[in-house]
Amino acid sequence: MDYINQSTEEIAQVLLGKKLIHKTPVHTYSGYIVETEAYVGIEDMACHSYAGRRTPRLESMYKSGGTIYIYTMHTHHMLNIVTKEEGNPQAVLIRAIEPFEGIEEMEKNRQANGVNVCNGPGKLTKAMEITKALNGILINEESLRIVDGKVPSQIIESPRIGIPNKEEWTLKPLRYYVKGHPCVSGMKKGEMLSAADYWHYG
DNA sequence: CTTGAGATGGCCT
DNA sequence: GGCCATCTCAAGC
Repeated sequence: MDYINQSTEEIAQVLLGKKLIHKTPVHTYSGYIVETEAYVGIEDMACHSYAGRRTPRLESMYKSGGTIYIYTMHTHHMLNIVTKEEGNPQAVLIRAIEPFEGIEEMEKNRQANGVNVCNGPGKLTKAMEITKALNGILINEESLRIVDGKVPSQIIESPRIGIPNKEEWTLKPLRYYVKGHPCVSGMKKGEMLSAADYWHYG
């Protein structure tokens, strides 16, 4: 997986269907990525690094593509993968996964069942016990990995979630998700498809 | 099932 | 002191 020589928008789409794995000393958690958002750097008014802003919290974003960037928001941890070369602060936010391994433990961590376990950025990090301890290290180097998984039948683009008052950036279609997948945040019942229809080859 | 308001805490100015 | 890349729950349809 190349996190440098593709645009952040391309990487956000390629990540859909990939398998996210987190191993703790006690448990192994994994799931397939079903929803992402691209944050494209210093021109992007919704991006933390907009206008070249650089603070200790953002330092990971300025590292090389493939670095893990985690920050907290209202007590929730947000998982991002940095893209592009060092010094070019762009990233992809992982917003939702389809749980695969460690499902019982995830349900216990979240005190929820079914699609409600991982259908939001703060939910999946809590379910998988992902914390800021991973901030700044490279993906696939330690306990957090991303490997090949499934292939979406169809990818839908939409505006990003929770980005008001950012002029044209509010409506830019930089959010991507697997069409009809029930684990996508805010998915309505009427838009859901069956597994054979949202993953290629079932 | 869908919608909206309120609760959160860390980070920046 | 203000600003959020959110979540949950209660009320309405």
